[in-house]
Amino acid sequence: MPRTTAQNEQIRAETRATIVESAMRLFAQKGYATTTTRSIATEAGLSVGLMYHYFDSKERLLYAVFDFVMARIDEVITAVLLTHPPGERLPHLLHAIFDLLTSQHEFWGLLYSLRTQPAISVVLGDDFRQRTAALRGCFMDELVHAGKENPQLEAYYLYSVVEGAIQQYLLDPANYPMAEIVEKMIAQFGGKQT
Amino acid sequence: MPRTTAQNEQIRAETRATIVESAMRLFAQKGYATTTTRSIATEAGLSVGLMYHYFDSKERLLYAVFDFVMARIDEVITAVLLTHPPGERLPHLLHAIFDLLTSQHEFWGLLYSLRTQPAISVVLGDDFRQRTAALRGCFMDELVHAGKENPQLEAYYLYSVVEGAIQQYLLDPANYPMAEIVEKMIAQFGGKQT
Amino acid sequence: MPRTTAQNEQIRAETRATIVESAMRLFAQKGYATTTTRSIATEAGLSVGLMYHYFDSKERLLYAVFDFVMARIDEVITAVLLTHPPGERLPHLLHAIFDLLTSQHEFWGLLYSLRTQPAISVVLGDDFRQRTAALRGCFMDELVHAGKENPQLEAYYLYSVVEGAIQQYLLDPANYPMAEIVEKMIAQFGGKQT
Amino acid sequence: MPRTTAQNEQIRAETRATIVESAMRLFAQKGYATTTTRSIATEAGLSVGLMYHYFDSKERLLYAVFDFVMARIDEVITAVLLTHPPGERLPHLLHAIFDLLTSQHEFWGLLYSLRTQPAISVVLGDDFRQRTAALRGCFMDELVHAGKENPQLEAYYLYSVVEGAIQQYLLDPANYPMAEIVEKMIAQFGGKQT
DNA sequence: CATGAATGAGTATTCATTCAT
DNA sequence: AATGAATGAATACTCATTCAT
Repeated sequence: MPRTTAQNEQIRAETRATIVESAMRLFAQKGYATTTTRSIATEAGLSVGLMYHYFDSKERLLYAVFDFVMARIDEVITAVLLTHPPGERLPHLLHAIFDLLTSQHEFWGLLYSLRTQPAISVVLGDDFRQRTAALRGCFMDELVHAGKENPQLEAYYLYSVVEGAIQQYLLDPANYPMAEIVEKMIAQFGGKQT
Repeated sequence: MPRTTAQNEQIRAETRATIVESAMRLFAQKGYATTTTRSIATEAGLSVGLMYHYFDSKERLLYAVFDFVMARIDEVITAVLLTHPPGERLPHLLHAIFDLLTSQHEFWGLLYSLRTQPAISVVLGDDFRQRTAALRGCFMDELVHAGKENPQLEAYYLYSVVEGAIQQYLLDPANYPMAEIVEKMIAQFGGKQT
Repeated sequence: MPRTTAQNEQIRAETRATIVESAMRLFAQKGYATTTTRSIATEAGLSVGLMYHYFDSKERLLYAVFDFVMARIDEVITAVLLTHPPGERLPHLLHAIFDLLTSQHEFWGLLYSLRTQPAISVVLGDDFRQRTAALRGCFMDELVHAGKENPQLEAYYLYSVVEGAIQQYLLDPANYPMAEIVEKMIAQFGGKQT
Repeated sequence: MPRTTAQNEQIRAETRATIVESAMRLFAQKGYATTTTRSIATEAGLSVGLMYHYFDSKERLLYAVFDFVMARIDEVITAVLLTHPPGERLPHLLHAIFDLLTSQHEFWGLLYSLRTQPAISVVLGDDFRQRTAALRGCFMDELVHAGKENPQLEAYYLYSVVEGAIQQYLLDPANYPMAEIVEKMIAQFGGKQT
């Protein structure tokens, strides 16, 4: 008996996910340029040919990986937005971000390695900028609620601390005092006043 | 008659410099992996063979580029340390760093692209960590002078802001409010008090 | 539908054989060092990439060629051992060897060019010595049967004549009196006495 | 004071000799194809440029090495011819050849590696054949004196034993019973009768 | 005579991608 | 949907040789 259309759809979706996850892992471990399509197929447990049925180039696969990672981050942030009212979100946002960071290194390392590769940032740069702006927007809303004087500038500043902390942590996870740094961020930006 | 040793030395030094600068420019523009050795030679205006006469592999050339960039940064920082007494250095250090950033984008972009490439960071990572620690040490000395309570943590924090600001600026130079951010850093960390 | 495993096996076996034979021909004609991988692929009528799909380096291919040639020689010798009882084998062994020589020059020329290349003999030398010893062993068994006084020394001597004759023949096939030399060998070593 | 013409001549001759000897050593150790001209110059203690003043190509240098080696062998053989009357030369010739072999491995190894390299034998083959014929001629004269029935065939045979012995010795110097083999040759061919 | 900087064609090898089955 | 054989352009690197000084 042939598979139903629905079954086929599901198989397709699962296979796509397997491929994307394998690619993500490898891109994060060895970088985009030095990861071969063959190794991705092997890691995903299927043939090169089949992989090309799902993604018709290495570049397309890169976009899929990027979307996958971004979706995960969005998810975490959205969860905070849904469960906490404006004005109380900042500490939760920060904790959510840094929990994701400490529990899933590769995730962020990948993001930064993509962003800083000129060849890649040419094509992904706009997307990065938009997503950065969106998250910074979340921060700003909170800073407005907190009654900061210049919330936009503060948001830029806060966002910089966050990014810098992520980078420093990735460079030296063993020594970076992440917990204290997060507390300090909250103390500086999460209070009700200037 | 052969050239004198001194003449050869000079030729060698000049050619080496030409190659390193060309490589730096290209690595910064297109990334290490996607830059071909041929393109470096062409950019430097010499033959592939000659390039290999000076650097016996693309990897060695990368290290030379890294050293070159680092030397430039050290230079700027050292200049500040020499011309300003402890306790007054922070504002000048920050200005020096961000002046270098705005005047020479590629410089820093290159450093970050190297640092975030897994294949490269494996071999350059220790060096990065040491240099990071050294600069953070400079910050801490100033924070001690400023009478901060927990200068080490503050130094980590400040260093994170700096790194984050650099990253954000590189992502979107046109919109990032660099000048104000720097002023804010100085206001937060450069004062004589907490 | 994909090919069956059996089909693939056959394709693989045939392609491998084609490559090995082309390589053998070229190595014999122009030497290992001066034969390019590209020329092997062209001679075999396939792409460079495919050749590397089957042999991951020129060196590996060399070993395969070596094994191929050796297998052919073993075959010829084994055939004699199977069809003739001890004590009567010497004349047949010698004829078999020199028939193979006159019918397939390149075969032996290749072996000698490999054996005398320092870079190659480093890695293939042991194999050569073992195979030499084995064949000399066959000779000795016959000399024992023939009642020779010092069969081991005689075997060394005979083996030397054989090798020297091969060499001389290869150097000047048109003039070397191979047939008479073989008869003389048989007269000297194949008789029932002395 | 400038050097006299004679002094210059001598310096030239010495430098040429140094280069040839270095080349010989390296060709013998690593093979012609895998020896670089640069390594020869370095081994000889002079610059690449200067080496090219003496030999205008790697191939010319090869010929010079070949001549050098051949001259050495000629020398040894001539010495025997001069000091021993026809009819008594065979034992001395054989001893001379095998003494040279055991005392100077590389010498002969080089010769065989050259002879068996197709690319090289194309150009050196005639010379090899002539020299082989000359030495075989010496053998034949002796065999005529010894009253052998078919001295030409015997000479071919003897020459084959000699060559085979050299090869076998080079393949496994530690185990080949050279001394006994030589004695056996002399016993077989050096006697006054058939 | 002497140096070593400079050249560039040539080499082994890799890898994204296609395609017959 | 599935396989892996097949392609060939591209890449890092080498090396005989030349040439300005």
